Amino acid sequence: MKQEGRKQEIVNAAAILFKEKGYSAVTMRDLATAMGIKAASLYNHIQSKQEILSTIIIELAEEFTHGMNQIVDSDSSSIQKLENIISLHIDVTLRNADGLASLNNDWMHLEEDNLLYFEKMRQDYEDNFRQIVKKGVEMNEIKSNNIEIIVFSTLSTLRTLYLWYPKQKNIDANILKKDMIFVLLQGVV
Amino acid sequence: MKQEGRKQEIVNAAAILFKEKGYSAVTMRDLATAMGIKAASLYNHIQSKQEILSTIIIELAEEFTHGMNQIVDSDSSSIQKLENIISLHIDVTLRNADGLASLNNDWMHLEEDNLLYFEKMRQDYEDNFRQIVKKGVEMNEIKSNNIEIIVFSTLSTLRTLYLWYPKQKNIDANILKKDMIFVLLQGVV
DNA sequence: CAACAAAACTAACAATTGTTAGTTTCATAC
DNA sequence: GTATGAAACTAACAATTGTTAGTTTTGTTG
Repeated sequence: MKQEGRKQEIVNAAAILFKEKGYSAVTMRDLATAMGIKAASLYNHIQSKQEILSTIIIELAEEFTHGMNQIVDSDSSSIQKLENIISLHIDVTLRNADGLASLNNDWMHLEEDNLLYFEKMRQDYEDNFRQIVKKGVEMNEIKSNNIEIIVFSTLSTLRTLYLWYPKQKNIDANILKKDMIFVLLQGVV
Repeated sequence: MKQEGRKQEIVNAAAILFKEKGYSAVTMRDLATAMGIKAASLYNHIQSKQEILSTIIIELAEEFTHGMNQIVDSDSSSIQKLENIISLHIDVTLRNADGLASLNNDWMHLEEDNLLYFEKMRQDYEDNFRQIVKKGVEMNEIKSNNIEIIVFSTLSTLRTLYLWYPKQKNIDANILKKDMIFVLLQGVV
């Protein structure tokens, strides 16, 4: 709790600011002010502004990747897998809604290595998603004319959860999951 | 065609750059390079960087507001109105996908007056949307447990169209409308 | 060709950016 | 009470930012 404490505090504060104005518009002085210290003092805990961004994004992306891999490897039905994906998104969103803003809007400001790493994870994630839907259609679990639109509209909604969820007060995670599954899969099943 | 020609070219080029890196990360020198001129030369045609952003966003927001007002004032059924909203989003997206990136991601960088104006338009738009769904539920046209989730998930998908549509090749607007209406309303009706 | 306006240019500005170097503060351990 | 390490500070840097002023180029019109 104290080990990585100060760095994590900075990263958390940064995530909030990045969510409000975006990575590029937030200065190290803004961040320092939010932390109640001077800009130079931040560098006792972090290496660079870029490191803050990559810490936020890569950690989250790996969380999604790991969750998706578990779902893919399971032998659930396609519908069950889609439900688990929805559940995964809700879990991650409730745990770190601020960070998801950076993942969604500021990933392009990652530098070379992390950018490539992130883009690969995102591509794989989408491919896995698409494969699950495709399999579901083949197995007659999912009825659909247009797989691409299903994938796109579902992912759009899940990715935007981070904006919507904080505006709902005291919403229970399990009720939210049930409702989201109902709305997103009703037109599909 | 020539009057506002050069300014519109700049605005269009800016919209593409803003889409790629966001408003704050695009410099006037970036924009000038994209136009094949020097940064200072831009100011023969525009007043400020901020003016470019507000031109892009306010124009689009008014387009949505106008379209929504027409739909609200019509005496169509609730379902018909939802279909018209979907159609509106697709029309605007096909016409100006680049600008929609700024509207979605950089509206918070508008300054005071335009910011308030934009926020009001967005709020009204959402309220109108919500009212239409609510009315549909009351009239038993729409079956739903959770109006908020319907509004949120539908709007999320429509707002993200600008990212998805350019990746589909040669997609016909009318086919897209039909498919989107099918996917978005199937679970609702 | 002369005149004129549109649109480009060069040069520079004041402010802000991320970051570094070197120093001071302060609590804890010996 | 002195030593240690973490974490703050002051001061400054080189680069980049949006923008302005003043000048030159370009193309069209009489």
